[in-house]
Amino acid sequence: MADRRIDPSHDEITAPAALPRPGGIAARARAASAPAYLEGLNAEQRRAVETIDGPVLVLAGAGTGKTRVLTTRLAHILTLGLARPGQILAVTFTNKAAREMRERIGGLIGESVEGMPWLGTFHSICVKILRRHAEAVGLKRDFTILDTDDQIRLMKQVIQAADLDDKRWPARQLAAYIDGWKNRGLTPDKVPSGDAYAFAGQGDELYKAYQARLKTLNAVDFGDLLLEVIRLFRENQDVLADFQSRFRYMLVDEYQDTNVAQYLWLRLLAQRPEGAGPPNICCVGDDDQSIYGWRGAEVDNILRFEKDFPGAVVIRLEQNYRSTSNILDAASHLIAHNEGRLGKTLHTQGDAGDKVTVTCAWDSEEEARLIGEEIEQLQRRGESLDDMAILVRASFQMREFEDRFVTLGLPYRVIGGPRFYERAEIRDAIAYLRATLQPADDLAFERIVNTPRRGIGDATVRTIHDVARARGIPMMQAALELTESEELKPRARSSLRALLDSFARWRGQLDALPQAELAAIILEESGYTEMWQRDRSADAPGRLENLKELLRSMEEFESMLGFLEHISLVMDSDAGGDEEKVSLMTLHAAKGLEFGTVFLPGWEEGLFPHQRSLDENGRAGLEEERRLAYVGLTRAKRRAALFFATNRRIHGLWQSTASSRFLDELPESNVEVVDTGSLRTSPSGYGHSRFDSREPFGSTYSTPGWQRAQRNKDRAAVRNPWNEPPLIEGEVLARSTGAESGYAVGERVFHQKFGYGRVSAVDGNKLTIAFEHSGSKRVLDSFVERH
DNA sequence: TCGGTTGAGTTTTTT
DNA sequence: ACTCAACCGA
Repeated sequence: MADRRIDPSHDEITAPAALPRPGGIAARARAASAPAYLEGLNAEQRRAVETIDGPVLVLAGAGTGKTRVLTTRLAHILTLGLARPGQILAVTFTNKAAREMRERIGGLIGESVEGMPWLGTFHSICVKILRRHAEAVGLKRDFTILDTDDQIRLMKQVIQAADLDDKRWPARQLAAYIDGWKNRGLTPDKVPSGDAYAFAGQGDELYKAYQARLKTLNAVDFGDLLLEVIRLFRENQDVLADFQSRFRYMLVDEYQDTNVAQYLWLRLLAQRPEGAGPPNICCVGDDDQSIYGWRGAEVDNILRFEKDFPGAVVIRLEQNYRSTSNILDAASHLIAHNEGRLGKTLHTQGDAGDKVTVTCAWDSEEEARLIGEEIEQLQRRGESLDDMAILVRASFQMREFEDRFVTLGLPYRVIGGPRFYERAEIRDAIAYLRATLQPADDLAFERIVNTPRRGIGDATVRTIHDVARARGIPMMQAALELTESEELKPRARSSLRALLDSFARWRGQLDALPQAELAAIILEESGYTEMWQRDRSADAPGRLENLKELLRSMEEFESMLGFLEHISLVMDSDAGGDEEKVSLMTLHAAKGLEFGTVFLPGWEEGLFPHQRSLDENGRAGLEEERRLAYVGLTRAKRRAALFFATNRRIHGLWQSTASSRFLDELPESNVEVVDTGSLRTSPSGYGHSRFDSREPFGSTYSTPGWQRAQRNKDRAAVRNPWNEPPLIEGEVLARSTGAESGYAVGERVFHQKFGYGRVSAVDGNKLTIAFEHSGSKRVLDSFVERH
């Protein structure tokens, strides 16, 4: 990869006014008076900030000050007056990142520049564009955005309408397919035939039907936000041209996480007419931290950047400011096992620090105990709990730690997990608001029509539904007409009548009352609040609390509509107390964070790397797991402690496990295998039993996992073939990918576990098979036979 | 309308 | 093994 060095005259081109030649007194004067925000940047960072013309790819390794560079770059463009805030497109992946960037830019250039309107997530920017041009893609301006839950309910209806058994063909699965297609930018007519065949042989038909339903509901799902804007751009050159010229500078964060649809979206915006010069697009990312392939991210986008944007300048940020060299070297050595990297060599000027530790535990319980003890020890030494984190591969691992911490009385916080707006009570409340504001919102209406119970059962709902479908009117209107006929039972009829009256009344108050006040009235009068007040279950008080929080956060918005808009895209719960706590989260959730001490439990084959990742994606899956390991290690500033257990309960069964191959891939000079004996003598008093009782049979060090770890200390040791870790299925897959299977699409096959089915797609030796009784699955060809 | 039973799924998760 | 959702019977 050839870095194109910066042209020395570059500064002059981009600076607002012509400046004297570099090297002279004036240049020195200019350097001295360089804006304060440039101070303290290293050479590469500064280059990344100042190279503002043309395509730039910034490869920002872990801990190299990426966010700082990004925000400084934006501040720089604004300060030089090269663009007004409204002419800069800055895309992030999460709302959190967008918020952070906004705050930091504000901090750099003062409050003088008002917020940038086009700084946000792909999705929020798309909403903004779509609201302006909704009609052009067949939507009304006030279209609703469905979340995953709505999507699945809608798909269920579509599946049922197609006369399919929604048991055998679960809506969730269809949702996954459609999501995948949308991630790849595929509209129903573009779905490849193999894929289309996948879901009961009518994947594309159902996709089409689903899209049609969305249009009649005046709704879009998350994927559509991107796709509809792409369609808008493609079909309306003038609209596209307008945005192309508007965005003089484009900036994309976490470029390694973009999917095909997002890529297409960017490509459209970055297109420049013949002879107009290259676009000023800057993509920032780290191919080594691409960990979202499973949800459609294409690392390829970043690997291909220079091809997509000829003449691109590639800048590598390799100076790490976060970790000690032991941690950094361990991580670098590990990630070097991946192929197809752009390649970076991180270095640090910091101390060597402690070595990365590897500890073997007998089982997951002991693992949690050891980590708990170590945390307490650090705490006694005066380290803050806020500066410690446990990063797990899968969320089920968290429970063991939570149990342990509760026992110890150790305060902890779980990061991630279900979001605020995903909770049932919040979604119900929002459904009430949506139904009030948008009478045509069938999904919202259906959700709360019988919540709380008001005697409008399934039968009634189905009647309403049928009438609405038959006449092509919204359900609420259908319901209204039904209450005026004799079709419904008196009881259902009267309570439906009452509900509709209420909605009409609330709607009448929309302009008269502040939204939060009206919302409170709606929740009160509908009996929703009362429902939870009467609920005697343990979580009812919490739910009421959440509802209050919802009302509180509503006050900050101009209107109810504005609030609904916000909540469908944003709304994350940042409920953090001020007490010091240990953080507990998945490795995925940890990206972008850093901690003094990081505990990484569960480094075992099958768990990490995860079996399913290997099974489904072979070598690519393994590499993504390895990147995940890399992300985990590089979160640590001073200490990284790895653990593996020789026994773990998986789906209820105790299994003995082999230590992760990733442990073998660490450089021995930076790793220390910990003698658990020293930890055992700590006066904890808890849960020694299992460990101690095993003592007479020999120490922990006789376990296979431990011995394996020991052998790693001496890499010269010859491994007996029978001592190799058990061959993992995915490994075979990884090795043999590329070998064509002898099967063809459409062939009928038999599988031991899933029965009969038809091959719907062939990918090397991986087959996608639509089974007659178990839906569609991906399996290895060796597991099926022709029939 | 509730509650017990049955069955399916059990990696990662944003928007 | 365990959880959670959907379903069926009282």
